[in-house]
Amino acid sequence: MGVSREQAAENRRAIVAAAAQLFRERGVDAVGLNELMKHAGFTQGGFYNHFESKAALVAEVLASAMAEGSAKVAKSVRAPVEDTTTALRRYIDNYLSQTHRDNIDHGCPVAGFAGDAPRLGARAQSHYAGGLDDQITILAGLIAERGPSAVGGKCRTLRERAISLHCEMVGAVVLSRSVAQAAPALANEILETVRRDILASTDERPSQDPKPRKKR
Amino acid sequence: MGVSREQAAENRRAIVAAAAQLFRERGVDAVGLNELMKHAGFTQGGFYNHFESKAALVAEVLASAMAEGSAKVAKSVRAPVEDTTTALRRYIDNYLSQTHRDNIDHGCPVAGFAGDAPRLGARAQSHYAGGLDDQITILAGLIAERGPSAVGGKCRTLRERAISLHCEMVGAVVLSRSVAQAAPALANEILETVRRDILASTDERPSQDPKPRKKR
DNA sequence: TGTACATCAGTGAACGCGCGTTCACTGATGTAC
DNA sequence: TGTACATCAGTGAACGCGCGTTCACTGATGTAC
Repeated sequence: MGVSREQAAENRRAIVAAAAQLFRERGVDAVGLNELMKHAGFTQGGFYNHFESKAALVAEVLASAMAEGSAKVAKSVRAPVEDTTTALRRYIDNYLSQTHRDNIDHGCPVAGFAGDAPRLGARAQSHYAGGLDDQITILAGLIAERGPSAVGGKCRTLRERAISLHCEMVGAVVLSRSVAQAAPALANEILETVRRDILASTDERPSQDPKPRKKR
Repeated sequence: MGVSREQAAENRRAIVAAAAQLFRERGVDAVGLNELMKHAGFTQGGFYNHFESKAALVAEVLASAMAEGSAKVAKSVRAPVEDTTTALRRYIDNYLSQTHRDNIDHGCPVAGFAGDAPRLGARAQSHYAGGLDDQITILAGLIAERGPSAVGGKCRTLRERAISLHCEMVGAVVLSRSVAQAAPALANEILETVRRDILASTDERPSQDPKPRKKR
Protein backbone atom coordinates (compact mmCIF):
# COMPACT_ATOMS: atom_id res chain seq x y z
CA MET A 1 0.00 0.00 0.00
CA GLY A 2 2.92 2.32 -0.46
CA VAL A 3 5.67 1.83 2.06
CA SER A 4 9.12 3.34 2.54
CA ARG A 5 12.16 1.37 1.43
CA GLU A 6 13.28 1.25 5.02
CA GLN A 7 9.95 -0.22 6.05
CA ALA A 8 10.04 -2.69 3.15
CA ALA A 9 13.48 -3.95 4.24
CA GLU A 10 12.16 -4.36 7.76
CA ASN A 11 9.12 -6.26 6.51
CA ARG A 12 11.39 -8.56 4.56
CA ARG A 13 13.36 -9.25 7.72
CA ALA A 14 10.09 -10.00 9.52
CA ILE A 15 9.23 -12.62 6.90
CA VAL A 16 12.62 -14.30 7.29
CA ALA A 17 12.30 -14.23 11.08
CA ALA A 18 8.80 -15.72 11.00
CA ALA A 19 9.99 -18.44 8.62
CA ALA A 20 13.01 -19.22 10.80
CA GLN A 21 10.64 -19.98 13.67
CA LEU A 22 7.84 -21.73 11.79
CA PHE A 23 10.17 -23.86 9.68
CA ARG A 24 11.87 -25.19 12.80
CA GLU A 25 8.62 -25.79 14.64
CA ARG A 26 6.76 -27.64 11.96
CA GLY A 27 9.17 -28.44 9.14
CA VAL A 28 9.86 -26.49 5.97
CA ASP A 29 7.37 -28.38 3.81
CA ALA A 30 4.52 -28.17 6.31
CA VAL A 31 4.51 -24.36 6.41
CA GLY A 32 2.60 -22.73 3.55
CA LEU A 33 3.35 -19.26 2.25
CA ASN A 34 -0.17 -18.10 3.08
CA GLU A 35 0.28 -19.04 6.72
CA LEU A 36 3.84 -17.73 6.80
CA MET A 37 2.86 -14.31 5.45
CA LYS A 38 -0.08 -14.09 7.81
CA HIS A 39 2.28 -14.87 10.71
CA ALA A 40 4.59 -12.07 9.55
CA GLY A 41 1.62 -9.69 9.32
CA PHE A 42 0.97 -9.59 5.57
CA THR A 43 -1.14 -11.16 2.87
CA GLN A 44 0.23 -13.95 0.75
CA GLY A 45 0.57 -12.09 -2.55
CA GLY A 46 3.33 -9.82 -1.25
CA PHE A 47 5.74 -12.68 -0.77
CA TYR A 48 7.06 -12.47 -4.32
CA ASN A 49 7.96 -8.82 -3.93
CA HIS A 50 10.73 -10.03 -1.63
CA PHE A 51 11.69 -13.54 -2.76
CA GLU A 52 11.98 -15.28 -6.09
CA SER A 53 10.48 -18.53 -4.75
CA LYS A 54 9.94 -20.49 -1.58
CA ALA A 55 13.25 -22.28 -2.21
CA ALA A 56 15.04 -18.92 -2.28
CA LEU A 57 13.47 -18.03 1.07
CA VAL A 58 14.50 -21.37 2.55
CA ALA A 59 18.09 -20.79 1.51
CA GLU A 60 18.06 -17.32 3.04
CA VAL A 61 16.42 -18.56 6.22
CA LEU A 62 19.11 -21.18 6.67
CA ALA A 63 21.89 -18.69 6.06
CA SER A 64 20.34 -16.32 8.56
CA ALA A 65 19.48 -18.92 11.21
CA MET A 66 22.90 -20.58 11.13
CA ALA A 67 24.68 -17.23 11.35
CA GLU A 68 22.45 -16.14 14.21
CA GLY A 69 23.01 -19.46 15.99
CA SER A 70 26.77 -19.10 15.82
CA ALA A 71 26.57 -15.45 16.87
CA LYS A 72 24.43 -16.34 19.87
CA VAL A 73 26.95 -18.91 21.08
CA ALA A 74 29.87 -16.58 20.44
CA LYS A 75 28.16 -13.86 22.46
CA SER A 76 27.35 -16.18 25.34
CA VAL A 77 31.07 -16.90 25.58
CA ARG A 78 31.72 -13.27 26.42
CA ALA A 79 29.55 -13.62 29.50
CA PRO A 80 29.56 -11.73 32.83
CA VAL A 81 33.04 -11.85 34.32
CA GLU A 82 31.84 -12.50 37.85
CA ASP A 83 30.23 -15.73 36.67
CA THR A 84 32.48 -18.48 37.99
CA THR A 85 31.22 -21.27 35.77
CA THR A 86 33.18 -21.84 32.62
CA ALA A 87 31.77 -20.92 29.22
CA LEU A 88 31.84 -24.59 28.21
CA ARG A 89 29.85 -25.56 31.27
CA ARG A 90 27.22 -22.93 30.58
CA TYR A 91 26.98 -23.97 26.95
CA ILE A 92 26.45 -27.64 27.85
CA ASP A 93 23.92 -26.97 30.61
CA ASN A 94 21.92 -24.71 28.37
CA TYR A 95 22.08 -26.96 25.32
CA LEU A 96 20.85 -29.99 27.22
CA SER A 97 18.14 -28.18 29.15
CA GLN A 98 14.43 -28.90 28.82
CA THR A 99 13.99 -25.24 27.96
CA HIS A 100 16.19 -25.59 24.91
CA ARG A 101 14.46 -28.80 23.89
CA ASP A 102 10.99 -27.28 24.22
CA ASN A 103 11.81 -24.02 22.43
CA ILE A 104 12.94 -25.32 19.09
CA ASP A 105 11.83 -22.12 17.35
CA HIS A 106 14.62 -20.12 18.97
CA GLY A 107 17.02 -22.98 19.67
CA CYS A 108 20.16 -24.25 18.01
CA PRO A 109 19.54 -24.32 14.25
CA VAL A 110 21.76 -27.37 13.75
CA ALA A 111 19.40 -29.43 15.90
CA GLY A 112 16.30 -27.52 14.79
CA PHE A 113 16.84 -28.07 11.08
CA ALA A 114 18.40 -31.54 11.35
CA GLY A 115 15.14 -33.15 10.25
CA ASP A 116 14.87 -31.05 7.12
CA ALA A 117 18.56 -30.75 6.29
CA PRO A 118 19.04 -33.98 4.28
CA ARG A 119 16.29 -32.91 1.87
CA LEU A 120 17.09 -29.19 1.59
CA GLY A 121 18.09 -27.58 -1.68
CA ALA A 122 21.77 -27.26 -2.52
CA ARG A 123 22.19 -23.65 -1.40
CA ALA A 124 20.24 -24.14 1.82
CA GLN A 125 22.17 -27.29 2.76
CA SER A 126 25.43 -25.49 2.06
CA HIS A 127 24.51 -22.86 4.61
CA TYR A 128 23.56 -25.60 7.04
CA ALA A 129 26.89 -27.38 6.57
CA GLY A 130 28.83 -24.14 6.93
CA GLY A 131 27.01 -23.32 10.15
CA LEU A 132 27.65 -26.79 11.52
CA ASP A 133 31.35 -26.43 10.82
CA ASP A 134 31.40 -23.02 12.52
CA GLN A 135 29.69 -24.46 15.56
CA ILE A 136 32.24 -27.26 15.80
CA THR A 137 35.01 -24.66 15.65
CA ILE A 138 33.40 -22.56 18.36
CA LEU A 139 32.94 -25.61 20.57
CA ALA A 140 36.60 -26.55 20.06
CA GLY A 141 37.47 -23.05 21.27
CA LEU A 142 35.40 -23.51 24.42
CA ILE A 143 37.10 -26.82 25.12
CA ALA A 144 40.55 -25.32 24.59
CA GLU A 145 39.72 -22.48 26.97
CA ARG A 146 38.65 -25.00 29.56
CA GLY A 147 42.16 -26.48 29.59
CA PRO A 148 43.75 -29.67 28.29
CA SER A 149 42.01 -31.90 30.83
CA ALA A 150 38.71 -31.32 29.09
CA VAL A 151 40.00 -32.75 25.85
CA GLY A 152 40.19 -36.26 27.23
CA GLY A 153 43.34 -38.28 27.59
CA LYS A 154 43.29 -40.40 24.44
CA CYS A 155 45.39 -38.02 22.35
CA ARG A 156 42.62 -36.54 20.25
CA THR A 157 42.75 -33.19 18.54
CA LEU A 158 40.51 -30.39 19.76
CA ARG A 159 38.40 -30.61 16.63
CA GLU A 160 37.89 -34.35 17.03
CA ARG A 161 36.79 -33.84 20.59
CA ALA A 162 34.45 -31.05 19.55
CA ILE A 163 32.84 -33.19 16.84
CA SER A 164 32.16 -36.07 19.23
CA LEU A 165 30.77 -33.76 21.86
CA HIS A 166 28.59 -31.97 19.36
CA CYS A 167 27.18 -35.19 17.94
CA GLU A 168 26.29 -36.40 21.40
CA MET A 169 24.57 -33.14 22.34
CA VAL A 170 22.68 -32.79 19.06
CA GLY A 171 21.70 -36.46 19.18
CA ALA A 172 20.36 -36.06 22.71
CA VAL A 173 18.27 -32.98 21.85
CA VAL A 174 16.97 -34.51 18.60
CA LEU A 175 15.99 -37.78 20.31
CA SER A 176 14.54 -36.02 23.32
CA ARG A 177 12.36 -33.94 20.99
CA SER A 178 11.42 -37.06 19.05
CA VAL A 179 9.78 -38.70 22.05
CA ALA A 180 8.80 -35.62 24.07
CA GLN A 181 5.04 -36.02 23.54
CA ALA A 182 4.78 -39.81 23.68
CA ALA A 183 7.35 -40.54 26.38
CA PRO A 184 8.25 -37.43 28.39
CA ALA A 185 10.06 -39.42 31.08
CA LEU A 186 12.37 -40.99 28.52
CA ALA A 187 12.82 -37.60 26.87
CA ASN A 188 14.03 -36.09 30.14
CA GLU A 189 16.13 -39.11 31.02
CA ILE A 190 18.01 -38.72 27.75
CA LEU A 191 18.79 -35.06 28.36
CA GLU A 192 19.87 -35.53 31.95
CA THR A 193 21.93 -38.66 31.33
CA VAL A 194 23.83 -37.10 28.46
CA ARG A 195 24.35 -33.89 30.41
CA ARG A 196 26.01 -35.78 33.25
CA ASP A 197 28.00 -37.94 30.86
CA ILE A 198 29.39 -34.93 29.05
CA LEU A 199 30.12 -32.93 32.19
CA ALA A 200 32.01 -35.92 33.58
CA SER A 201 33.98 -36.39 30.37
CA THR A 202 34.93 -32.71 30.24
CA ASP A 203 36.05 -32.88 33.83
CA GLU A 204 33.35 -30.56 35.09
CA ARG A 205 31.63 -31.54 38.30
CA PRO A 206 28.14 -32.68 37.37
CA SER A 207 25.59 -31.11 39.67
CA GLN A 208 22.12 -32.33 40.56
CA ASP A 209 20.82 -28.80 40.18
CA PRO A 210 21.83 -27.60 36.75
CA LYS A 211 20.28 -24.11 36.90
CA PRO A 212 20.23 -23.80 33.14
CA ARG A 213 20.08 -20.24 31.85
CA LYS A 214 17.06 -19.25 29.89
CA LYS A 215 17.73 -19.25 26.18
CA ARG A 216 17.45 -15.86 24.44
CA MET B 1 -9.53 -57.63 -9.46
CA GLY B 2 -10.42 -60.57 -7.30
CA VAL B 3 -7.54 -61.79 -5.22
CA SER B 4 -7.16 -64.47 -2.55
CA ARG B 5 -7.10 -63.44 1.08
CA GLU B 6 -3.58 -64.70 1.33
CA GLN B 7 -2.56 -62.55 -1.62
CA ALA B 8 -4.39 -59.56 -0.14
CA ALA B 9 -2.47 -59.91 3.13
CA GLU B 10 0.77 -60.06 1.19
CA ASN B 11 -0.18 -56.98 -0.80
CA ARG B 12 -0.88 -55.16 2.41
CA ARG B 13 2.57 -56.07 3.68
CA ALA B 14 4.04 -54.78 0.41
CA ILE B 15 2.39 -51.41 0.98
CA VAL B 16 3.79 -51.18 4.52
CA ALA B 17 7.24 -52.19 3.27
CA ALA B 18 7.20 -49.63 0.47
CA ALA B 19 6.08 -46.95 2.90
CA ALA B 20 8.80 -47.88 5.40
CA GLN B 21 11.39 -47.20 2.74
CA LEU B 22 9.85 -44.15 1.07
CA PHE B 23 8.96 -42.43 4.34
CA ARG B 24 12.54 -42.70 5.53
CA GLU B 25 14.01 -41.57 2.23
CA ARG B 26 11.90 -38.51 1.66
CA GLY B 27 9.90 -37.84 4.80
CA VAL B 28 6.36 -38.93 5.66
CA ASP B 29 4.67 -35.77 4.39
CA ALA B 30 6.54 -35.71 1.10
CA VAL B 31 5.32 -39.15 0.00
CA GLY B 32 1.85 -39.14 -1.56
CA LEU B 33 -0.46 -42.14 -1.51
CA ASN B 34 -0.56 -42.23 -5.31
CA GLU B 35 3.21 -42.55 -5.51
CA LEU B 36 3.31 -44.96 -2.58
CA MET B 37 0.74 -47.32 -4.12
CA LYS B 38 2.47 -47.17 -7.48
CA HIS B 39 5.75 -48.08 -5.77
CA ALA B 40 4.04 -51.07 -4.13
CA GLY B 41 2.61 -52.11 -7.50
CA PHE B 42 -1.00 -50.94 -7.22
CA THR B 43 -3.27 -48.05 -8.11
CA GLN B 44 -4.11 -45.44 -5.54
CA GLY B 45 -7.77 -46.30 -4.94
CA GLY B 46 -6.93 -49.63 -3.34
CA PHE B 47 -5.19 -48.02 -0.41
CA TYR B 48 -8.39 -47.66 1.61
CA ASN B 49 -9.16 -51.37 1.32
CA HIS B 50 -6.21 -51.87 3.70
CA PHE B 51 -5.94 -48.74 5.84
CA GLU B 52 -8.39 -46.35 7.38
CA SER B 53 -6.25 -43.31 6.61
CA LYS B 54 -2.70 -42.24 5.89
CA ALA B 55 -2.20 -41.58 9.62
CA ALA B 56 -3.18 -45.21 10.36
CA LEU B 57 -0.59 -46.39 7.84
CA VAL B 58 2.07 -44.14 9.37
CA ALA B 59 1.41 -45.62 12.81
CA GLU B 60 1.63 -49.15 11.44
CA VAL B 61 4.80 -48.35 9.49
CA LEU B 62 6.47 -47.06 12.62
CA ALA B 63 5.45 -50.08 14.65
CA SER B 64 6.75 -52.37 11.94
CA ALA B 65 9.98 -50.48 11.25
CA MET B 66 10.94 -50.14 14.90
CA ALA B 67 10.26 -53.84 15.55
CA GLU B 68 12.24 -54.83 12.49
CA GLY B 69 15.10 -52.54 13.52
CA SER B 70 15.35 -54.10 16.95
CA ALA B 71 15.06 -57.60 15.49
CA LYS B 72 17.85 -56.90 13.04
CA VAL B 73 20.19 -55.79 15.80
CA ALA B 74 19.23 -58.70 18.02
CA LYS B 75 19.93 -61.09 15.16
CA SER B 76 23.30 -59.54 14.37
CA VAL B 77 24.27 -60.24 17.97
CA ARG B 78 23.90 -63.96 17.36
CA ALA B 79 26.61 -63.74 14.71
CA PRO B 80 29.03 -66.36 13.36
CA VAL B 81 30.95 -67.86 16.28
CA GLU B 82 34.30 -67.85 14.50
CA ASP B 83 34.08 -64.06 14.22
CA THR B 84 36.55 -62.76 16.78
CA THR B 85 35.27 -59.21 16.91
CA THR B 86 32.79 -58.48 19.65
CA ALA B 87 29.12 -57.89 18.91
CA LEU B 88 29.45 -54.34 20.24
CA ARG B 89 32.34 -53.64 17.92
CA ARG B 90 30.45 -54.92 14.91
CA TYR B 91 27.39 -52.89 15.86
CA ILE B 92 29.38 -49.67 16.17
CA ASP B 93 31.37 -50.17 12.96
CA ASN B 94 28.23 -50.90 11.02
CA TYR B 95 26.20 -48.09 12.52
CA LEU B 96 28.83 -45.46 11.76
CA SER B 97 29.63 -46.73 8.27
CA GLN B 98 29.07 -44.73 5.10
CA THR B 99 26.95 -47.62 3.88
CA HIS B 100 24.54 -47.21 6.75
CA ARG B 101 24.44 -43.43 6.27
CA ASP B 102 23.76 -43.71 2.55
CA ASN B 103 21.09 -46.43 2.84
CA ILE B 104 18.59 -44.70 5.06
CA ASP B 105 15.73 -46.70 3.55
CA HIS B 106 16.94 -49.91 5.20
CA GLY B 107 18.90 -48.34 8.05
CA CYS B 108 18.21 -47.82 11.73
CA PRO B 109 14.65 -46.49 12.08
CA VAL B 110 15.55 -44.38 15.12
CA ALA B 111 17.92 -42.34 12.97
CA GLY B 112 15.81 -42.69 9.83
CA PHE B 113 12.62 -41.33 11.37
CA ALA B 114 14.28 -38.83 13.72
CA GLY B 115 13.37 -35.96 11.40
CA ASP B 116 9.69 -36.89 11.33
CA ALA B 117 9.32 -38.17 14.88
CA PRO B 118 8.62 -34.88 16.70
CA ARG B 119 5.63 -34.25 14.44
CA LEU B 120 4.21 -37.77 14.21
CA GLY B 121 0.75 -38.64 15.47
CA ALA B 122 0.38 -39.95 19.01
CA ARG B 123 0.25 -43.65 18.12
CA ALA B 124 3.15 -43.44 15.66
CA GLN B 125 5.34 -41.54 18.11
CA SER B 126 4.55 -44.07 20.81
CA HIS B 127 5.88 -46.84 18.60
CA TYR B 128 8.95 -44.72 17.91
CA ALA B 129 9.58 -44.13 21.61
CA GLY B 130 9.09 -47.81 22.42
CA GLY B 131 11.55 -48.82 19.72
CA LEU B 132 14.09 -46.30 20.96
CA ASP B 133 13.82 -47.71 24.47
CA ASP B 134 14.26 -51.24 23.16
CA GLN B 135 17.33 -50.21 21.23
CA ILE B 136 18.85 -48.64 24.33
CA THR B 137 18.23 -51.87 26.22
CA ILE B 138 19.81 -53.96 23.49
CA LEU B 139 22.83 -51.68 23.38
CA ALA B 140 23.19 -51.94 27.15
CA GLY B 141 23.24 -55.72 26.69
CA LEU B 142 26.04 -55.46 24.16
CA ILE B 143 28.07 -53.27 26.48
CA ALA B 144 27.53 -55.66 29.39
CA GLU B 145 28.67 -58.57 27.25
CA ARG B 146 31.81 -56.65 26.35
CA GLY B 147 32.81 -56.52 30.01
CA PRO B 148 32.91 -53.85 32.69
CA SER B 149 35.79 -51.94 31.09
CA ALA B 150 33.50 -50.87 28.28
CA VAL B 151 31.16 -49.11 30.65
CA GLY B 152 33.66 -46.40 31.48
CA GLY B 153 35.13 -45.75 34.90
CA LYS B 154 32.91 -42.97 36.18
CA CYS B 155 30.44 -45.22 37.98
CA ARG B 156 27.62 -45.04 35.48
CA THR B 157 24.92 -47.64 35.08
CA LEU B 158 24.78 -49.74 31.94
CA ARG B 159 21.64 -47.96 30.79
CA GLU B 160 23.19 -44.53 31.26
CA ARG B 161 26.20 -45.60 29.26
CA ALA B 162 23.94 -47.02 26.54
CA ILE B 163 21.94 -43.80 26.30
CA SER B 164 25.04 -41.65 25.90
CA LEU B 165 26.51 -43.98 23.32
CA HIS B 166 23.27 -44.16 21.40
CA CYS B 167 22.85 -40.38 21.33
CA GLU B 168 26.36 -39.95 20.02
CA MET B 169 25.89 -42.55 17.27
CA VAL B 170 22.46 -41.31 16.21
CA GLY B 171 23.70 -37.72 16.28
CA ALA B 172 26.64 -38.62 14.08
CA VAL B 173 24.51 -40.42 11.50
CA VAL B 174 21.84 -37.69 11.48
CA LEU B 175 24.39 -34.90 11.08
CA SER B 176 26.39 -36.83 8.51
CA ARG B 177 23.23 -37.30 6.45
CA SER B 178 22.35 -33.64 6.92
CA VAL B 179 25.47 -32.44 5.13
CA ALA B 180 26.15 -35.44 2.87
CA GLN B 181 25.29 -33.64 -0.37
CA ALA B 182 26.66 -30.19 0.41
CA ALA B 183 29.80 -31.17 2.35
CA PRO B 184 30.72 -34.84 1.83
CA ALA B 185 34.15 -34.42 3.41
CA LEU B 186 32.63 -33.08 6.62
CA ALA B 187 29.99 -35.82 6.50
CA ASN B 188 32.68 -38.50 6.40
CA GLU B 189 34.82 -36.74 8.99
CA ILE B 190 31.91 -36.81 11.42
CA LEU B 191 31.33 -40.54 10.99
CA GLU B 192 34.98 -41.49 11.25
CA THR B 193 35.76 -39.21 14.19
CA VAL B 194 32.83 -40.45 16.22
CA ARG B 195 33.61 -44.05 15.34
CA ARG B 196 37.13 -43.72 16.72
CA ASP B 197 35.92 -41.78 19.74
CA ILE B 198 33.42 -44.47 20.64
CA LEU B 199 35.74 -47.38 20.00
CA ALA B 200 38.32 -45.73 22.25
CA SER B 201 35.77 -45.08 24.99
CA THR B 202 34.51 -48.66 24.89
CA ASP B 203 38.08 -49.89 25.12
CA GLU B 204 38.09 -51.41 21.64
CA ARG B 205 41.19 -50.82 19.55
CA PRO B 206 40.21 -48.36 16.84
CA SER B 207 41.50 -49.55 13.48
CA GLN B 208 42.26 -47.49 10.39
CA ASP B 209 40.51 -50.11 8.26
CA PRO B 210 37.04 -50.62 9.70
CA LYS B 211 35.79 -53.23 7.21
CA PRO B 212 32.17 -52.49 8.02
CA ARG B 213 29.77 -55.30 7.22
CA LYS B 214 27.15 -54.64 4.61
CA LYS B 215 23.81 -53.84 6.13
CA ARG B 216 20.93 -56.19 5.38
C1' DT C 1 -19.16 -82.26 -6.62
C1' DG C 2 -21.83 -78.37 -8.98
C1' DT C 3 -24.28 -74.24 -9.18
C1' DA C 4 -25.67 -69.45 -7.48
C1' DC C 5 -24.46 -65.77 -5.00
C1' DA C 6 -22.05 -62.68 -1.65
C1' DT C 7 -17.67 -60.79 -0.61
C1' DC C 8 -14.15 -57.67 -1.15
C1' DA C 9 -9.31 -56.40 -3.22
C1' DG C 10 -8.28 -53.81 -6.94
C1' DT C 11 -9.34 -50.07 -10.63
C1' DG C 12 -9.44 -45.44 -12.11
C1' DA C 13 -12.17 -41.26 -12.25
C1' DA C 14 -13.77 -37.74 -9.34
C1' DC C 15 -14.24 -34.72 -4.98
C1' DG C 16 -12.75 -30.60 -2.20
C1' DC C 17 -8.79 -28.50 -0.48
C1' DG C 18 -4.52 -26.05 0.20
C1' DC C 19 -0.31 -25.58 -2.00
C1' DG C 20 3.19 -22.37 -4.74
C1' DT C 21 2.77 -19.01 -7.97
C1' DT C 22 0.77 -15.22 -11.00
C1' DC C 23 -1.76 -11.22 -11.82
C1' DA C 24 -4.25 -6.67 -12.12
C1' DC C 25 -4.77 -3.24 -9.13
C1' DT C 26 -3.85 0.40 -5.23
C1' DG C 27 -1.61 4.19 -3.35
C1' DA C 28 2.15 6.15 -0.51
C1' DT C 29 7.05 6.78 -1.45
C1' DG C 30 10.69 8.73 -3.92
C1' DT C 31 12.37 11.27 -8.05
C1' DA C 32 12.56 14.66 -11.90
C1' DC C 33 11.97 19.08 -13.12
C1' DT D 1 9.89 24.52 -2.44
C1' DG D 2 6.01 22.66 -5.44
C1' DT D 3 4.07 19.85 -8.89
C1' DA D 4 3.80 15.56 -11.98
C1' DC D 5 4.98 11.16 -12.52
C1' DA D 6 7.34 6.61 -11.97
C1' DT D 7 8.25 3.10 -8.69
C1' DC D 8 7.16 -0.74 -6.19
C1' DA D 9 5.45 -2.98 -1.55
C1' DG D 10 1.24 -4.62 -0.41
C1' DT D 11 -3.62 -6.56 -1.60
C1' DG D 12 -6.60 -10.26 -2.64
C1' DA D 13 -8.53 -13.04 -6.32
C1' DA D 14 -7.24 -16.45 -9.48
C1' DC D 15 -4.29 -20.23 -11.80
C1' DG D 16 -2.92 -25.22 -12.24
C1' DC D 17 -1.50 -28.96 -9.55
C1' DG D 18 -1.12 -32.80 -6.42
C1' DC D 19 -2.74 -34.05 -2.13
C1' DG D 20 -5.91 -37.35 0.89
C1' DT D 21 -10.13 -39.31 0.32
C1' DT D 22 -14.52 -41.16 -1.86
C1' DC D 23 -17.01 -43.64 -5.17
C1' DA D 24 -19.19 -46.78 -8.67
C1' DC D 25 -17.65 -50.52 -10.85
C1' DT D 26 -15.15 -55.20 -11.94
C1' DG D 27 -14.42 -59.89 -11.37
C1' DA D 28 -11.96 -63.72 -9.10
C1' DT D 29 -12.39 -65.72 -4.51
C1' DG D 30 -14.85 -68.00 -1.05
C1' DT D 31 -19.35 -69.69 0.76
C1' DA D 32 -24.08 -71.70 0.93
C1' DC D 33 -26.90 -75.07 -0.56
